[in-house]
Amino acid sequence: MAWTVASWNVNSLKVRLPQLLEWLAHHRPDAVALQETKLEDDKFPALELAAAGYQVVFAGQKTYNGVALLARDPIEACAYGLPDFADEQKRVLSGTVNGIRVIDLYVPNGQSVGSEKYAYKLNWLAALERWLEQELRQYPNLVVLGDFNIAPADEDVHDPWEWEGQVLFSEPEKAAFHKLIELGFVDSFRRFPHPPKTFSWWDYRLNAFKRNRGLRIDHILVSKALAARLSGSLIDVAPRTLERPSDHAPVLTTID
DNA sequence: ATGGTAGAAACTCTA
Repeated sequence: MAWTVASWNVNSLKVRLPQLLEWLAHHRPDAVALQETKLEDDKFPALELAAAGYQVVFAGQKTYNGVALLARDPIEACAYGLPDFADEQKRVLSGTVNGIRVIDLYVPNGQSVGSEKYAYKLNWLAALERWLEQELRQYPNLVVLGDFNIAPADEDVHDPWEWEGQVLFSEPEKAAFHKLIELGFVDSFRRFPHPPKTFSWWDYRLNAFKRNRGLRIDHILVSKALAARLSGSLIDVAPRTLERPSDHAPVLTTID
Protein backbone atom coordinates (compact mmCIF):
# COMPACT_ATOMS: atom_id res chain seq x y z
CA MET A 1 0.00 0.00 0.00
CA ALA A 2 1.49 3.33 -1.06
CA TRP A 3 2.32 5.80 1.70
CA THR A 4 2.42 9.52 0.94
CA VAL A 5 4.17 12.14 3.03
CA ALA A 6 4.00 15.88 2.39
CA SER A 7 5.55 19.10 3.62
CA TRP A 8 4.07 22.60 3.46
CA ASN A 9 5.26 25.89 4.87
CA VAL A 10 1.81 27.42 5.40
CA ASN A 11 3.00 30.87 6.62
CA SER A 12 0.29 31.18 9.29
CA LEU A 13 -1.92 28.16 9.92
CA LYS A 14 -4.67 30.53 11.11
CA VAL A 15 -4.88 32.15 7.67
CA ARG A 16 -4.23 28.98 5.69
CA LEU A 17 -6.44 26.49 7.58
CA PRO A 18 -9.26 26.53 4.99
CA GLN A 19 -6.76 25.94 2.18
CA LEU A 20 -5.07 23.18 4.19
CA LEU A 21 -8.36 21.37 4.90
CA GLU A 22 -9.33 21.54 1.24
CA TRP A 23 -5.89 20.28 0.21
CA LEU A 24 -5.96 17.39 2.72
CA ALA A 25 -9.38 16.30 1.47
CA HIS A 26 -8.10 16.29 -2.09
CA HIS A 27 -4.71 14.58 -1.61
CA ARG A 28 -5.35 12.55 1.55
CA PRO A 29 -1.64 12.26 2.42
CA ASP A 30 -0.77 9.77 5.18
CA ALA A 31 1.52 12.23 6.98
CA VAL A 32 2.08 15.98 6.68
CA ALA A 33 4.78 18.26 8.08
CA LEU A 34 3.82 21.92 8.48
CA GLN A 35 6.10 24.88 9.08
CA GLU A 36 5.54 28.50 10.09
CA THR A 37 2.28 27.76 11.84
CA LYS A 38 2.82 31.00 13.81
CA LEU A 39 0.40 29.78 16.50
CA GLU A 40 0.74 29.26 20.21
CA ASP A 41 -0.19 25.69 21.15
CA ASP A 42 -3.48 26.68 22.81
CA LYS A 43 -4.62 28.13 19.48
CA PHE A 44 -3.74 25.08 17.36
CA PRO A 45 -6.80 23.93 15.33
CA ALA A 46 -6.68 20.33 16.59
CA LEU A 47 -10.46 19.84 16.47
CA GLU A 48 -10.77 20.95 12.85
CA LEU A 49 -7.91 18.65 11.81
CA ALA A 50 -9.34 15.74 13.82
CA ALA A 51 -12.64 16.22 12.00
CA ALA A 52 -10.64 16.01 8.74
CA GLY A 53 -9.25 12.63 9.87
CA TYR A 54 -5.83 13.71 11.15
CA GLN A 55 -4.07 13.18 14.44
CA VAL A 56 -1.76 16.07 15.31
CA VAL A 57 1.30 17.01 17.30
CA PHE A 58 2.62 20.54 17.34
CA ALA A 59 5.22 22.88 18.78
CA GLY A 60 4.32 26.50 18.32
CA GLN A 61 5.02 30.00 19.54
CA LYS A 62 3.58 33.45 19.05
CA THR A 63 4.24 35.30 15.76
CA TYR A 64 7.16 33.26 14.39
CA ASN A 65 8.18 29.70 13.50
CA GLY A 66 6.08 26.76 14.70
CA VAL A 67 5.95 23.20 13.35
CA ALA A 68 3.31 20.47 13.31
CA LEU A 69 2.93 16.85 12.23
CA LEU A 70 -0.38 15.48 10.99
CA ALA A 71 -1.10 11.83 10.28
CA ARG A 72 -4.05 9.59 9.57
CA ASP A 73 -2.60 6.91 11.90
CA PRO A 74 -1.12 7.44 15.38
CA ILE A 75 2.03 9.55 15.79
CA GLU A 76 4.27 7.82 18.31
CA ALA A 77 7.42 8.65 20.28
CA CYS A 78 7.21 12.39 19.62
CA ALA A 79 10.30 14.47 20.29
CA TYR A 80 10.87 18.21 20.21
CA GLY A 81 13.81 20.29 19.02
CA LEU A 82 17.45 19.54 18.28
CA PRO A 83 19.31 17.80 21.11
CA ASP A 84 22.33 19.70 22.45
CA PHE A 85 21.13 22.91 20.81
CA ALA A 86 19.24 25.08 23.25
CA ASP A 87 16.73 27.11 21.22
CA GLU A 88 13.54 28.94 22.08
CA GLN A 89 12.55 28.87 18.41
CA LYS A 90 10.12 26.07 17.53
CA ARG A 91 11.67 24.55 14.43
CA VAL A 92 11.92 20.76 14.89
CA LEU A 93 9.34 18.08 15.60
CA SER A 94 9.76 14.30 15.29
CA GLY A 95 7.43 11.33 15.46
CA THR A 96 6.97 7.79 14.20
CA VAL A 97 4.09 7.11 11.80
CA ASN A 98 3.39 3.69 10.26
CA GLY A 99 6.84 2.52 11.35
CA ILE A 100 8.59 5.42 9.62
CA ARG A 101 10.47 8.02 11.64
CA VAL A 102 9.52 11.51 10.44
CA ILE A 103 11.47 14.67 11.29
CA ASP A 104 9.81 18.00 10.45
CA LEU A 105 12.27 20.90 10.02
CA TYR A 106 11.91 24.63 9.70
CA VAL A 107 15.53 25.56 9.01
CA PRO A 108 16.43 29.17 9.89
CA ASN A 109 16.15 31.58 6.96
CA GLY A 110 19.48 33.28 7.59
CA GLN A 111 18.28 36.73 6.51
CA SER A 112 21.49 37.78 4.71
CA VAL A 113 24.97 36.37 4.30
CA GLY A 114 27.21 37.56 7.12
CA SER A 115 24.37 38.53 9.47
CA GLU A 116 23.90 37.16 12.98
CA LYS A 117 20.92 35.16 11.74
CA TYR A 118 23.12 33.63 9.01
CA ALA A 119 25.65 32.49 11.63
CA TYR A 120 22.77 31.03 13.65
CA LYS A 121 21.58 29.17 10.53
CA LEU A 122 25.00 27.60 9.90
CA ASN A 123 25.42 26.63 13.58
CA TRP A 124 21.92 25.19 13.55
CA LEU A 125 22.69 23.14 10.43
CA ALA A 126 25.90 21.82 12.00
CA ALA A 127 23.93 20.67 15.07
CA LEU A 128 21.34 19.11 12.76
CA GLU A 129 24.02 17.14 10.91
CA ARG A 130 25.47 15.75 14.16
CA TRP A 131 22.01 14.70 15.31
CA LEU A 132 20.85 13.16 12.01
CA GLU A 133 23.96 10.98 11.90
CA GLN A 134 22.73 9.39 15.14
CA GLU A 135 19.09 9.30 14.05
CA LEU A 136 19.99 7.40 10.87
CA ARG A 137 21.66 4.72 12.98
CA GLN A 138 18.61 4.46 15.24
CA TYR A 139 15.96 4.68 12.50
CA PRO A 140 16.82 3.01 9.16
CA ASN A 141 13.42 4.13 7.85
CA LEU A 142 13.83 7.88 8.24
CA VAL A 143 12.22 10.85 6.45
CA VAL A 144 13.59 14.36 7.07
CA LEU A 145 11.41 17.00 5.45
CA GLY A 146 10.44 20.63 5.63
CA ASP A 147 11.51 24.12 4.69
CA PHE A 148 15.30 23.84 4.45
CA ASN A 149 15.72 27.43 3.25
CA ILE A 150 18.48 26.15 0.93
CA ALA A 151 18.35 25.71 -2.84
CA PRO A 152 20.88 22.90 -3.28
CA ALA A 153 21.83 23.27 -6.95
CA ASP A 154 21.64 25.59 -9.95
CA GLU A 155 18.57 23.68 -11.22
CA ASP A 156 16.76 24.75 -8.06
CA VAL A 157 17.06 28.49 -8.75
CA HIS A 158 15.31 30.52 -11.47
CA ASP A 159 18.48 32.53 -12.08
CA PRO A 160 21.59 31.02 -10.43
CA TRP A 161 23.75 33.93 -11.63
CA GLU A 162 21.49 36.47 -9.90
CA TRP A 163 21.38 34.36 -6.73
CA GLU A 164 25.07 33.49 -6.57
CA GLY A 165 26.38 34.13 -3.05
CA GLN A 166 22.96 35.21 -1.74
CA VAL A 167 21.30 33.75 1.33
CA LEU A 168 19.42 30.50 0.50
CA PHE A 169 22.01 29.79 -2.23
CA SER A 170 25.40 30.64 -0.70
CA GLU A 171 28.21 28.08 -0.84
CA PRO A 172 28.29 27.38 2.94
CA GLU A 173 24.55 26.68 2.93
CA LYS A 174 24.82 24.38 -0.09
CA ALA A 175 27.78 22.63 1.54
CA ALA A 176 25.73 22.08 4.71
CA PHE A 177 22.90 20.58 2.64
CA HIS A 178 25.27 18.25 0.79
CA LYS A 179 26.80 17.11 4.09
CA LEU A 180 23.31 16.07 5.18
CA ILE A 181 22.85 14.12 1.94
CA GLU A 182 26.22 12.43 2.43
CA LEU A 183 25.08 11.08 5.79
CA GLY A 184 22.94 8.70 3.74
CA PHE A 185 19.88 10.51 2.41
CA VAL A 186 18.33 10.85 -1.02
CA ASP A 187 16.59 14.04 -2.21
CA SER A 188 13.36 12.30 -3.19
CA PHE A 189 12.34 15.02 -5.66
CA ARG A 190 15.38 14.41 -7.88
CA ARG A 191 14.75 10.65 -8.04
CA PHE A 192 12.04 11.38 -10.62
CA PRO A 193 11.92 13.53 -13.76
CA HIS A 194 10.32 16.98 -13.49
CA PRO A 195 9.98 19.92 -15.83
CA PRO A 196 12.85 22.39 -15.63
CA LYS A 197 12.25 25.37 -13.35
CA THR A 198 10.04 23.50 -10.90
CA PHE A 199 10.19 25.42 -7.63
CA SER A 200 8.58 25.35 -4.17
CA TRP A 201 8.84 28.99 -3.05
CA TRP A 202 8.27 32.35 -4.71
CA ASP A 203 8.67 35.74 -3.02
CA TYR A 204 5.37 37.58 -2.58
CA ARG A 205 6.90 40.65 -4.15
CA LEU A 206 7.32 41.78 -7.74
CA ASN A 207 4.99 39.15 -9.22
CA ALA A 208 7.62 36.50 -8.58
CA PHE A 209 5.15 33.61 -8.88
CA LYS A 210 3.59 34.87 -12.10
CA ARG A 211 7.09 35.20 -13.56
CA ASN A 212 8.18 31.85 -12.00
CA ARG A 213 11.06 33.57 -10.25
CA GLY A 214 11.24 30.82 -7.62
CA LEU A 215 13.55 28.54 -5.69
CA ARG A 216 13.26 24.92 -4.62
CA ILE A 217 13.97 25.17 -0.89
CA ASP A 218 11.41 22.69 0.51
CA HIS A 219 12.70 19.15 0.51
CA ILE A 220 11.85 15.57 1.44
CA LEU A 221 15.00 13.59 2.23
CA VAL A 222 14.66 9.86 2.72
CA SER A 223 17.10 7.32 4.10
CA LYS A 224 18.66 4.76 1.72
CA ALA A 225 16.32 2.00 2.91
CA LEU A 226 13.29 4.14 2.03
CA ALA A 227 14.86 5.42 -1.19
CA ALA A 228 14.68 1.90 -2.56
CA ARG A 229 10.89 2.09 -2.09
CA LEU A 230 10.23 5.52 -3.63
CA SER A 231 7.48 5.56 -6.23
CA GLY A 232 6.93 9.26 -6.92
CA SER A 233 7.57 12.87 -6.00
CA LEU A 234 5.69 16.08 -6.71
CA ILE A 235 5.50 19.79 -6.00
CA ASP A 236 1.85 20.86 -6.07
CA VAL A 237 1.82 24.48 -7.28
CA ALA A 238 -1.99 24.68 -7.26
CA PRO A 239 -2.28 26.20 -3.75
CA ARG A 240 0.18 28.95 -4.77
CA THR A 241 -2.32 30.09 -7.43
CA LEU A 242 -5.14 30.66 -4.90
CA GLU A 243 -6.21 33.96 -3.40
CA ARG A 244 -4.17 34.75 -0.27
CA PRO A 245 -1.68 31.91 -0.75
CA SER A 246 1.30 30.84 1.30
CA ASP A 247 4.52 31.83 -0.43
CA HIS A 248 5.43 28.10 -0.43
CA ALA A 249 3.85 25.22 -2.36
CA PRO A 250 3.41 21.78 -0.77
CA VAL A 251 5.87 19.03 -1.70
CA LEU A 252 4.96 15.33 -1.66
CA THR A 253 6.69 11.97 -1.89
CA THR A 254 5.19 8.49 -2.17
CA ILE A 255 6.76 5.31 -0.85
CA ASP A 256 5.48 1.84 -1.81
C1' DA B 1 16.48 51.20 -8.24
C1' DT B 2 18.23 48.10 -2.38
C1' DG B 3 12.58 48.85 -4.04
C1' DG B 4 8.41 45.28 -3.53
C1' DT B 5 4.40 41.98 -0.26
C1' DA B 6 2.48 39.28 3.40
C1' DG B 7 1.74 37.97 8.28
C1' DA B 8 1.49 39.07 13.19
C1' DA B 9 1.25 42.51 16.08
C1' DA B 10 1.72 46.75 17.28
C1' DC B 11 3.59 51.23 14.61
C1' DT B 12 8.42 47.01 13.51
C1' DC B 13 10.28 42.55 12.68
C1' DT B 14 10.74 38.51 9.86
C1' DA B 15 10.73 36.21 5.69
